[in-house]
Amino acid sequence: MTNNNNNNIPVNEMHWPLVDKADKKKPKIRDLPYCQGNRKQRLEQQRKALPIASVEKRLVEEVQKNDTLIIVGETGSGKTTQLPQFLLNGGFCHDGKIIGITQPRRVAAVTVAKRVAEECGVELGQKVGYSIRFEDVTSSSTRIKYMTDGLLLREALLDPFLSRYSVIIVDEAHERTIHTDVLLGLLKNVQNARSRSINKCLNIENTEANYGKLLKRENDANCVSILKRCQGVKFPSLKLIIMSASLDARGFSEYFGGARSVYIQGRQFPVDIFYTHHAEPDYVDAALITIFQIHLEEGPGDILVFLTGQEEIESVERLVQERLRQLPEGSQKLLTVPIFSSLPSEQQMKAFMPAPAGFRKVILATNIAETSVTIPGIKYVIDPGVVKARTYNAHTGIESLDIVKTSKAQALQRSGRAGRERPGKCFRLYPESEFGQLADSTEPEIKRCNLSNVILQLKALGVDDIIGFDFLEKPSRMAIVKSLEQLFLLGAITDDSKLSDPIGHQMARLPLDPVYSKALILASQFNCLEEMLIAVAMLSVESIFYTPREKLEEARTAMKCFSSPEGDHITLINVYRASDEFVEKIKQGNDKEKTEKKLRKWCKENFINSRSLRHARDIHSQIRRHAEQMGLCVASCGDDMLQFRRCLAASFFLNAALKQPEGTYRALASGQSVRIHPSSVLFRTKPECIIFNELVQTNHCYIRNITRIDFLWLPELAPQYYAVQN
DNA sequence: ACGCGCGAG
Repeated sequence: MTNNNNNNIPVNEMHWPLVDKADKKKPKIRDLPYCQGNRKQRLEQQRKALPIASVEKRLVEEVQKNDTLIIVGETGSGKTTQLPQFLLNGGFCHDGKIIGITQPRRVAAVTVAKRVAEECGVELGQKVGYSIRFEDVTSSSTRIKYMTDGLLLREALLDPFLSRYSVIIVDEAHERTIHTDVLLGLLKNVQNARSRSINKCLNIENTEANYGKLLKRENDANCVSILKRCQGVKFPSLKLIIMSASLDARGFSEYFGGARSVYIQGRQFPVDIFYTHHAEPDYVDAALITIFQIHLEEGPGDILVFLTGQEEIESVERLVQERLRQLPEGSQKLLTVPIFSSLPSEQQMKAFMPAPAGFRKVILATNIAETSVTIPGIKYVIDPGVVKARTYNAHTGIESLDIVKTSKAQALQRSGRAGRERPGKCFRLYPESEFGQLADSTEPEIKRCNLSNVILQLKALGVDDIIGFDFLEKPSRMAIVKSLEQLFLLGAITDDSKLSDPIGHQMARLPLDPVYSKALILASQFNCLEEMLIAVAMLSVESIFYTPREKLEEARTAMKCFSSPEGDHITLINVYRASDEFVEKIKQGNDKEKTEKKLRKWCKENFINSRSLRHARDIHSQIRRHAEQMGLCVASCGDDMLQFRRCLAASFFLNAALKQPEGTYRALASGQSVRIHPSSVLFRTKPECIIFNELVQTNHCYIRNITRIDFLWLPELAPQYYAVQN
């Protein structure tokens, strides 16, 4: 292995650095403030020691001078917790305005808000609060509000000028999630509109009256383009701050018309990077060798290995244990801990527990450990340089998960996981020359997925020309056209590409994939909305059934109790109803917490993923509320499941498939040959005609979540699509 | 006879 410390991707010139990079000293653990006294004093000491603390005044001045500011802040700079407090103290919340900070993940919004509330010495939900789906911990006195980026997008549907906010900070913008990208485009529009409104309208006294008018329009579902109608209304300008951890701020700066960018140093310990001499033909084997090399030759400290998926993690776990048995007894103190998102939470927790005395912990993780969770105690990172990534083919409409090479930025993020608490080492299982050939950053999500949902939301915000919309990076024309076509076939947009009334507006209001929103609207006409609300909630979460490898047969038997000969949709409804009956039965005599605990036990006995079921139950109550507010008729079809299946056919007609003589299926819309996924209850029965909800490409093209229908229902219930073809 | 990286509303 060769050692090379030069692990930085090229640094672009900033307009000026707030703290000169050359002055940057890497602090050691003993440099951290010695903490004494009560918790409040400790917090204050920690705050003052953050790199950002010394530039508070200059940062506030920058925000005053510039409407848009790009802040490049390295890990550990304290930007996420401190900047909002600086701005609050700097007077940015006068007349009740709010500072909003968006995060790509719910857990980050919650934990950061808790921390800041504590630092401010206030109760969470008062001056400092957070808002995420299903949980709004804010009040009329909230001035600093942390939230998910997706939630702010939803908020914009109700308040298109985001009039309650004086400042919006988009954090972790370098991650380029689809929500961040859409939000940036929207914020750019809102900022322009708000500063235009100032120039147009000098009559400041009118503000409150106009705001009242706007609020009245919130409930007006027929309002086609609030943004357009409200032009001329006076709003104070909107300050926009884009925070990114990637060193290249140029893209953001150019997008916002040459916005000023500043740099804040971080606090990260140095990480030595090692590369292999030659390309490794088998990265799993190379990872195994490296694990043992570290274990036998390096000092204490835990190891984090990045792998691509559950199956790979489980096989590496077995291989480590196998090789461990061949070592002399004194060297066997190595503990393997897997972590990936579908692992039940109590097992995920094991990755955070310290290893028993004398043991070294080796964590086998997917890229959940890259950003979503931070595991303490990591000193060594093993990075094979690959990741499982979603790709979307706009021509076929097929999504697949492929193992691809990481980007440079991703490799840097992974190695950084070794330097959180002290200097660390990162072993990249490829030669240094290969690093140079990696893409600088990962392709933004907006270029890798189906855009129907995003387009529906933009249309609801009054953006009619999607192809002409000013995206930070434009998705392909084909991807846009494909999604427009899908929205048209669902009746969400008219043939001149405007949001349809009322269907399109109703669909945009529901926090669901457009096909599922359409299914709810149709279900109210078919008198089976009760059933469809459950089906759609269950389809919106992944992996309801949990099948551990060692208890495969038991899990199969458990699933049979719920299965319906008609297909997976009714099976999912059966699971939901069984859980509901169980909750109703135990609710008396148990408090909420105890009920939850007993439900989790029930899930375990029935091989159901309790986190997924909990999520589905939350979604169900939310969309039920929406449906009622929209005036949809929430009725049940009772035992008449024929009615429900007809409604499925009417909703998911674009995903119909017919059996072929060989036993495979032909998807009617694309003509593609597909197979029923073995996890479907219809895997053996193979009915003549089916509808499905998911098409996944692995070794074959598999369809999942399937229900049997009658072929003749298609021209009857979806004549707009099938009458012409047949 | 399969196996799904991570997120969000």
